Amino acid sequence: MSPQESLPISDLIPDLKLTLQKTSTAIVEAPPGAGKSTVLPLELLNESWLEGQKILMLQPRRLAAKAVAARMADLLGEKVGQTVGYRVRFETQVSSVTRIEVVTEGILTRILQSDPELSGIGLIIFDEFHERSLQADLALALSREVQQVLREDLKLLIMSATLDGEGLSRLLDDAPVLTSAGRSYPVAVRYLPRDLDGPLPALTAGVVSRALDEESGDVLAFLPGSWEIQRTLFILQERHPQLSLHALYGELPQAEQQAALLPDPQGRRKVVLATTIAETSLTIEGIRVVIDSGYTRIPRFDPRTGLSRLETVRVTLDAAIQRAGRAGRLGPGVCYRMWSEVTQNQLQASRPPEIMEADLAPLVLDLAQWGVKDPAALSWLTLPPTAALRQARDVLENLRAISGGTITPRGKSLLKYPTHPRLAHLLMEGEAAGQGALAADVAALLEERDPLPRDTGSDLYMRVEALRRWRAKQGTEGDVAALKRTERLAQQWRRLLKVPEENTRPTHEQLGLMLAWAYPERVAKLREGEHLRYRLANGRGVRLKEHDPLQGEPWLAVAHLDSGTDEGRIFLASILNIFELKADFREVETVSWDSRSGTLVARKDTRYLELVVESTRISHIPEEQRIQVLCQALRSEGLHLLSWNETSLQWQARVQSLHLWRTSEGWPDVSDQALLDTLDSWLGPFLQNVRKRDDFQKLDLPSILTGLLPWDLASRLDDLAPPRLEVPSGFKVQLQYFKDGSTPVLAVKLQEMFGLLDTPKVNGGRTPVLLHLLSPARRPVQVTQDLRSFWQNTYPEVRKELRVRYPKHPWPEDPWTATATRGVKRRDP
DNA sequence: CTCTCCCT
Repeated sequence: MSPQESLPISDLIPDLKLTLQKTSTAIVEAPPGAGKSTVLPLELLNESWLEGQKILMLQPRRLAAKAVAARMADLLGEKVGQTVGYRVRFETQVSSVTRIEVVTEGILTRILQSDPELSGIGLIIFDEFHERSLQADLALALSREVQQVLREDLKLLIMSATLDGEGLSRLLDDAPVLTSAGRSYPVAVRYLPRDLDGPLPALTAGVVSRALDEESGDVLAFLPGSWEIQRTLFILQERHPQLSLHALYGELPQAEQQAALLPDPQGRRKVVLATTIAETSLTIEGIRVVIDSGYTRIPRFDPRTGLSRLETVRVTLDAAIQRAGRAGRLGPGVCYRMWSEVTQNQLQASRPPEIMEADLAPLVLDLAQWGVKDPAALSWLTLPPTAALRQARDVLENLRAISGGTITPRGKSLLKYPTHPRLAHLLMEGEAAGQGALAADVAALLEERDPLPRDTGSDLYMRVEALRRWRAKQGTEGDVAALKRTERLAQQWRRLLKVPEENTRPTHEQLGLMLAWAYPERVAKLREGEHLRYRLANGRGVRLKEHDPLQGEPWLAVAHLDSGTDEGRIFLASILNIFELKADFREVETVSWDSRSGTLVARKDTRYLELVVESTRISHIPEEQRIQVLCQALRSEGLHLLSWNETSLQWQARVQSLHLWRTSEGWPDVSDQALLDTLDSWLGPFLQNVRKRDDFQKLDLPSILTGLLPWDLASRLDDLAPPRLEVPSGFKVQLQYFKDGSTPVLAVKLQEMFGLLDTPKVNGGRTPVLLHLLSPARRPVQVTQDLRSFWQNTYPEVRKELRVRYPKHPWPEDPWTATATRGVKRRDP
């Protein structure tokens, strides 16, 4: 029996009918090709529990939604729009007798928002749920709440192709799982003995050649992106000129995509190099051999910047299975996996659900409309991550769509435009400004693929011009398929806004303003002295590619950019007249320290978010602010701006030592850090006349520091931590204190200490100083804290050596009774 | 080497 004649899903139908009669939520697990999408809805249509209500079936793709509806209608011998209809954005085929509506995922959210009771709907089927799209996750969360709160009779059926029905069931309060077999043919998998290393195109081309040699039939190879596809194509063209070779990826013009899907008209052997587009979205006729390079490109949304960037990563296990399955649609097939069995065992099971990695601004706006401030109030399969939620709220607050987490009237209006809130904002503002036709063109261009080749530069103006010239039949620049798609979308926006098409030339400034409506935080200002580098209104750095036509423009409104590690790159932008955004300007007076000139600068800035539009110098500076800024300058440049000398440094070390030694007496902490932390209070009052760096040096630091000590402590300072000590020679010798409280050092010539028995002490007699005993030439002879022991044990040895080297100096055998001296031997009288 | 793939 051929697979086309049997539908494995049929075996499961009686069971499913019974299950849905008893429970409100069920899971059907069936691999692709089981026939579930068309057979199940029709089978369930006349169940008594449905009470004549409608079935909604969700599909992740528009194309699939229409195709599934068409197949079902066909099975009933009807046209689409009778019993079976569909709804996708801007396109509806339903009538008053329609019982099954196939809808794309975003549509369900809209239906729920407009009628939370889902009147007249008895069952919602989530098809391809294993894809875990953001929209499907949201729709399920909302539907479950409806089921729990408003509609206990509402049934949910989740259909999934993957193996983890059990996990899904746990998350859905142990909903029953029904499993069906697929109808695909076996695919033999061949692994490499070990992982290869090197550029992917050359490796893939090698495996393609090998497969052509070993196997018969057409070949489909999966590569991460268009660059690798083009490189591989180039290599294979040289090597196999007789083959029918095709690339297949989303950006390719329609005709080339079609050629890749159909069998070669001349009957040649076909090799198709494709991206993930061939995993689920497009099916290629007659493939028997699949080659999986093992890599795929995915977007990573960075919540810090609100931007996403593409990364090339290893395929996940479920994608690898899906890819291999593409070889078994017509008969037994073969799949070459370009990795080893060791790597196979380390593959991740599946990609994280989209909700983990996506821009959540649309979701947050939908939740706000639903009346939910905190997403945790709903039950999710995967809770949306907090960093992305925060970023989404920022964006929506910027668009004034929410305020304090609650939806505003403006936010409610945005939801009337079926698109991302940013583009909705553009359309709404454009409409209000009487520029609806242009807003429609710009919104369409922003959403569709770029019609111009990538070396055109980043100016949006050229895209608008290309679209309008093509529409007015005045010329064709760029990809016609992309222009067609864009125009179709623009037309739908015009219909919604009720405006006629316009083909005149817009001004650059109009375009800039429109982009700023959609991306207010991506207004960019050229950096001083640069022609490619800009700063965004949110503070990030971005740059144009070399030779971009927009280079040197003082202001840009940026639409698309990537989040590079350091500087993002601008892909699409427009010239902007920043004064068009006057309503959002703020005036800010700033006093700052210019560390280059070492002066105080006061300015009045006109700002747009973080960017300075205009800046004028002002002369008057409020005293309090000036002192604050001076203190900040000291913090950033350091205490050395002040006129520290030996005396003040030693004062600091002495007081700090006492602070550390005598903790109970209230000696203040005068470490550098503590001084910096308390600048405003101890130094502030002395800064009246400071305007520039040199003025700091003129301050009388020693007397300012003295003010830090309360009177009673000040009077004890010289006693407890004397700056100098008198030694037996009669001289006063400087003591060296340390900020970390280590033992103060008395560096003194050995001979000046004759006659002294014990080590001198400071700190009220508690701390013997550390003696650095010096030779007559001031070379260190000994370091000790115990003078008595030195005289007894070490001095005799030292003496022997020193009397030879310094014979003119006295080296008495008995240092205790000798007279201390600084000079040479006194001549005997 | 910007450009995987979708969706209201």
